[in-house]
Amino acid sequence: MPFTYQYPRAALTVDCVLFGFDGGALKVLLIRRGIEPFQNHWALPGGFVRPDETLDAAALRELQEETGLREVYLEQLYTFGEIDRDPRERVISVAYFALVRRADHIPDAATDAAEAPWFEAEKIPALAFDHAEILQTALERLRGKIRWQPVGFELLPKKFTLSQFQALYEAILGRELDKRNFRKKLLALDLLVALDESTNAASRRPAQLFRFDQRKYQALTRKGFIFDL
Amino acid sequence: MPFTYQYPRAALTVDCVLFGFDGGALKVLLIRRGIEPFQNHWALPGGFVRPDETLDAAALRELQEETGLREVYLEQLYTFGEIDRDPRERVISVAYFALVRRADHIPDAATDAAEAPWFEAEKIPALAFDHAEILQTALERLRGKIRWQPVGFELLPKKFTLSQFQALYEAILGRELDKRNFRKKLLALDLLVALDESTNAASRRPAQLFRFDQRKYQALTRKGFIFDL
DNA sequence: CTTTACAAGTGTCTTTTTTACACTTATTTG
DNA sequence: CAAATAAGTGTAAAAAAGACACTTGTAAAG
Repeated sequence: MPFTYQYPRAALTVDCVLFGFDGGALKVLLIRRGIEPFQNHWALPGGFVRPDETLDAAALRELQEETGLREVYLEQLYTFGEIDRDPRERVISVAYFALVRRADHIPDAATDAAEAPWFEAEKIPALAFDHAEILQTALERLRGKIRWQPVGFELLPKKFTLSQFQALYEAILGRELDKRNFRKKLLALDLLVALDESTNAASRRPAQLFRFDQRKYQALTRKGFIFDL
Repeated sequence: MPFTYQYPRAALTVDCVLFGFDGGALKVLLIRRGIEPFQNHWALPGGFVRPDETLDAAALRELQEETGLREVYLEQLYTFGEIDRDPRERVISVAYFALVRRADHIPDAATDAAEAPWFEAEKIPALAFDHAEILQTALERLRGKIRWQPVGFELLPKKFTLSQFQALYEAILGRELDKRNFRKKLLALDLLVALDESTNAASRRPAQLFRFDQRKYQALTRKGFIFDL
């Protein structure tokens, strides 16, 4: 035990709130804890930050280790530092907010889906530590954020229909939106590119596919443009 | 040295970006560092988190110790965890964002103003560590925040004129606003109370004083109201 | 081949919000 | 009492938001 200090030091962890969307409801990925404390309880994926990695890198690594996911949108959420949030000792947790395109993701055989299942954001079981509070903070961030930043696209397939996009907004905001007004406003932003493809219909009219023009958005952002839906 | 761990542990600090407004420009309080590293450099007030205090409490304590200020608006900003941000060893800093009513504050004799002066937010000297980046983050937060939350009032005297309020917004947003439109929109929120007092004029027409109706705002907030200026 | 079921797609009018814009008023000082 | 200074005030035009219902294209069923 070679590392000694004059004063006690808190341990440092990252925890990730990973959101996904399956076409109908907003989902959150939880893992079942294998060890004490809170063994067998549901919890957010996360773990200790290593001495030689940044916080962002730790969050990314934990997500990969525990869920097999890469290519996620990741941003720092908030740091939770209540004194007794971990029964063992003082642990500071830097929480992260993550979004993933579930449709594009092929589940990793190495990751047991039973140990890392998706829960509806509205139907979350009891969670370990203060993870319920962290999740609540993340939900509020997501609801606020989709209105001012184009993060919704991180939850949809790269090619999507306007109806899918509207369903996503309705699921996150928790209220219905007018189809015509929503489309009008969205298309007026001029940030979607209509593709040459349509969905191959299942007993109904095929829908036009679009992609989000990330390059154009970034160019506009540099000129002070603010996305607003 | 009684505290030993199996792995090295990062030290944990808080740093505060404290904003004030003097009627003309947005200001930031800096301190001159008394010890190495960066001795004599300008830096944000801050220091180590004690084992038995929360992050919020640490930020509040540091502000009081280094600036003599109480009654500040305080919220967590972001956590900075780059590996080499402190040359001594790994230090994680939880940055805070603070607002104070400079006009209401009588400088504390115990705090030497020469060691904790206010700098214009647009004219900041070179700073220790990654404090320039922290300050930049805080400025962006403030600019975004005043539009959706009534935090501007935390920078003005409890009794203020509409012109003072407009000058504050112009200083923070960095652009001029139309007087009539600004007043119309602000008063339409119906969150200001006109007082029975006016400013005692200095060779000009006296101005009506107002206060912000915090109770009313909180009641509206619970019903889903969102402040928007 | 025709009908049915189903989601996709589309336009106008009304209301609300935002923006542009200039003179009068109250007070102190010289 | 004139000058200087910031406070205070309204209207009209433009833009954005909101309400609202029918037609279209496809696959499946009959």
